[in-house]
Amino acid sequence: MKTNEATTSAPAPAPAERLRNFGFLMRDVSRLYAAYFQRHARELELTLPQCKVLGHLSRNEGISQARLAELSDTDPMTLVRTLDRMQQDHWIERRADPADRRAHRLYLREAAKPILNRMWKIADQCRQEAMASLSPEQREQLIELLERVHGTLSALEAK
Amino acid sequence: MKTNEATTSAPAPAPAERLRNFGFLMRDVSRLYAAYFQRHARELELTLPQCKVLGHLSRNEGISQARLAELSDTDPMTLVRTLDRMQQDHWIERRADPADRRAHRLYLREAAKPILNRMWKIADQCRQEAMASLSPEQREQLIELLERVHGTLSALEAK
DNA sequence: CGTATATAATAGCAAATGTTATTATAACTC
DNA sequence: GAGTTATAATAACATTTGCTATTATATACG
Repeated sequence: MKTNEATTSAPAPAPAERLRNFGFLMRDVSRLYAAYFQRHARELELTLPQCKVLGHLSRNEGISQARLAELSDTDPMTLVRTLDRMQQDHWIERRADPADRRAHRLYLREAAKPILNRMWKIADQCRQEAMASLSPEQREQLIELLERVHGTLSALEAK
Repeated sequence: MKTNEATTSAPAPAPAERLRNFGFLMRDVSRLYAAYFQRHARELELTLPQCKVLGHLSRNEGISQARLAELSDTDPMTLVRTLDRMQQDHWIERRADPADRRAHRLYLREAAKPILNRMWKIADQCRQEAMASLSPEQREQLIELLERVHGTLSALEAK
């Protein structure tokens, strides 16, 4: 393993290296994609975690924070802070749960609803740009494969 | 522990939703994978960014910080701090560049070399476990597709 | 040459995130 | 039904990361 290829700007990766960089590759794509989305979502005045919350909430109004944390795969404490901010910015509200005095039920406020459309529009566009070089079948494949890996990792995490 | 249960009020993910969640999916997989790796890498006493540095450095000893930042797709300021820590822990050293008095050249210290093998071993194992449900062709495909998206996003970022 | 601009590394502060502990309430057990 | 254990939400603190200068040196230009 002493191949020295200080050629130009991009090192030509050996097959073994390519495999080994899988984790870093995932991480880089994820980071780049998030950055690209945020660049376009700046006008919304929403961070990425806030968008995630909004998305889940729009399909599950009235859920508890604990359930939202589950759905969105977010640490409950992190979620508290995201929600604090969103409440303060009048995107959402917390109502007391009549059946469980510990819990809150989460609702979108009216102001959030028009934003949702714009958010999805931006998301759709970013995704299409990021996947511009993939055929429709390949896009489907990529998602499918990622979902499989996600499932495996979720199971491993639980142990 | 979250995706496919649709226990109570969660509707089955419509095809459009699946697409739309691409970004979040990427992010989740990346986070889960990183967490899984770190869990196994704890014995190395290395963080993930440190592992990344080590990997790149092992194939490119003598490069500058700026170049390493490029290679590893890391913010230069973030890299400084990672390197500070690694220097202090005796994994690497910074030597003055004789040709450019602003720059440092980075080298692994002897102590780091045996660690590298263990690191790759852990990485290989984690990757195999994460991809356990994929065929060899699918693994290759996944990497290929991610690389394509990475390329596209890198180009978009530059603009 | 000497001045303008770019680059390598870093400092210092603000924002985000992870970690552990705390409080209130619910659910379970004997 | 009294005491233990589990859960929802949060607070307080530590760590990490991102952002905006700052300094020293190198390169480009006229």
